[in-house]
Amino acid sequence: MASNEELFRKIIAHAKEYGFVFPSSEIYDGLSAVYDYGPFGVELKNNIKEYWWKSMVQYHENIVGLDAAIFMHPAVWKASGHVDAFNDPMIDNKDSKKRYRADVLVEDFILKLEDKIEKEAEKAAKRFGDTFDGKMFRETNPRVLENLQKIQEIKQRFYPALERNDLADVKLLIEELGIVCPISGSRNWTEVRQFNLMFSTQMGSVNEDANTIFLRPETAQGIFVNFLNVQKSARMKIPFGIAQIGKAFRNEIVARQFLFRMREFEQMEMQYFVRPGEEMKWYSYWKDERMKWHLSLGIPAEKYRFHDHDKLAHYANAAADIEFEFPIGFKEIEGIHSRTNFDLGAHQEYSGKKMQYFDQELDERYVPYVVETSIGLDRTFLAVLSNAYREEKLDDGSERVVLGIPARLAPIKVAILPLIKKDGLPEKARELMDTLKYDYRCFYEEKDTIGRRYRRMDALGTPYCLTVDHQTLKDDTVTIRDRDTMKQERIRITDVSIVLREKVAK
RNA sequence: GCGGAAGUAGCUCAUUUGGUAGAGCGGAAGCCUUCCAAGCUUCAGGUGGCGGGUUCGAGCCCCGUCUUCCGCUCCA
Repeated sequence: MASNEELFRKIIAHAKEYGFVFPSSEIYDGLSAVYDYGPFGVELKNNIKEYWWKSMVQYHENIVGLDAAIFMHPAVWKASGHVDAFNDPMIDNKDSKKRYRADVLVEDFILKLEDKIEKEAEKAAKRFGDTFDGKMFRETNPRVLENLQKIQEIKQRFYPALERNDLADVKLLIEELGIVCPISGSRNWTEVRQFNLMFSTQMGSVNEDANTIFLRPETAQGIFVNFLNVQKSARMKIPFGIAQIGKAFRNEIVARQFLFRMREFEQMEMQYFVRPGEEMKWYSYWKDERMKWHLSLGIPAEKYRFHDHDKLAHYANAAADIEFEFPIGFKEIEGIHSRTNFDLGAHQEYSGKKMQYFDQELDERYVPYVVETSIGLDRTFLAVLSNAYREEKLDDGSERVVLGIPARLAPIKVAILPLIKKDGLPEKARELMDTLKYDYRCFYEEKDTIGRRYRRMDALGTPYCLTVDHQTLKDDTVTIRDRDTMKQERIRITDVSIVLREKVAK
């Protein structure tokens, strides 16, 4: 385990050193759980996006794209359940796995105490009959006084604690009061957490007109609210899918896991709309499809596994994660969820618009069911990067650091290197560069010895290096060097483009 | 969130008990050039995380603060 953490640290350092990923706002000490993609990182990220988009949209006639705005009407998040589920101080009981609002637990406890006082008074009233003075009793009875004082103490502590968001004190109070879970009867509580999962901001330049709106915590809702627009304008027939790549934002409580858990992240999602009753068929279809996609990246199968959910979110009737073995262990990289008709149904209810589809074959109108595939772009980036990173000891005793990034995803596809910086080799190399740069992301480099330049390209994950030497001037051939095997072969300049196309597509 | 450790050049680190900062690697320019790091020359780059205190004098001592890392906690 220790060596894996070491590895993770090395990958993070390498990512920074070689221009893949920088901590956000680093010169101001950074911004926690936010990262920037550097010159080579953005290339890799774009390549992953492009590959996903092609796999989903271009290769499926019945899947179309969408790019919905990050800002959406606040009602969207009401309908989706995000507002209610994530805005209160919550606490979980570890035994019953039940989640409670912490403020409700305490207030219920206060009610119980008040109840006790009531009962005490009732009993006394019976005992004393007509001579009973309720007011006097409450002012003098020791047990009543004790409870009253307790209520007073709780209130004086509880409300200020809520006011200043002192969740630790709220938990302490719950523990000190000995509040138990009504289901498990245990006092085994988690920390109290404020579930303001969503970031908010103001829309409207004048303050008084300002409306609080949220930065979307998932891209899916942009698809759901456009369901009718897309279905009608693109004349889609069920089953069909809508795909989208975009940023989403979550106020994570604990981040600290590099790209794995960021406050601002990017999702690649596809919502597949199906007939009610057929959702399980499509759910298992997409589970298979998505796993195949991951394996097509050339990453070994043993790095992946499925994790089926037993506990389901409020909107799902089946859910599985595809997990990847990061250096920090197996973690979710993609989720495949059968979301039922929950979302479209909720939007239909809240908006009053019919979110329905008329199925001509069935001669029936219905709210479609949805199967979602949702993959974390940043997590995929991290998976590719951590799978690619390796340190090698070579036969001659030297070492090298290589990023074995699949060629089709590599930031730089090919480096063009004159063997030495004179005898007209740079000029010849430039010529070659000019013929290739429209089709491939190229990198030209003439400084330092050829060996050092190869190593630099290895560290960037550049799969191929073309070297222009003296023989090139004579017969128009160059050597092409393979990053992984370090082997070279000599090919004709006129064949370079074809050879590259074949290799890069692999 | 709690506890521990650390913050000196792009990176890795050094600076013996406080006396106004160095190395290797990397980078840039040039030389040489035999296709797989470590040949030669030159150069750039640090208000020692930030703020305050003690002292004639602080990177080194004290306090505060921020950030990072590790552990625990937590994790749609």
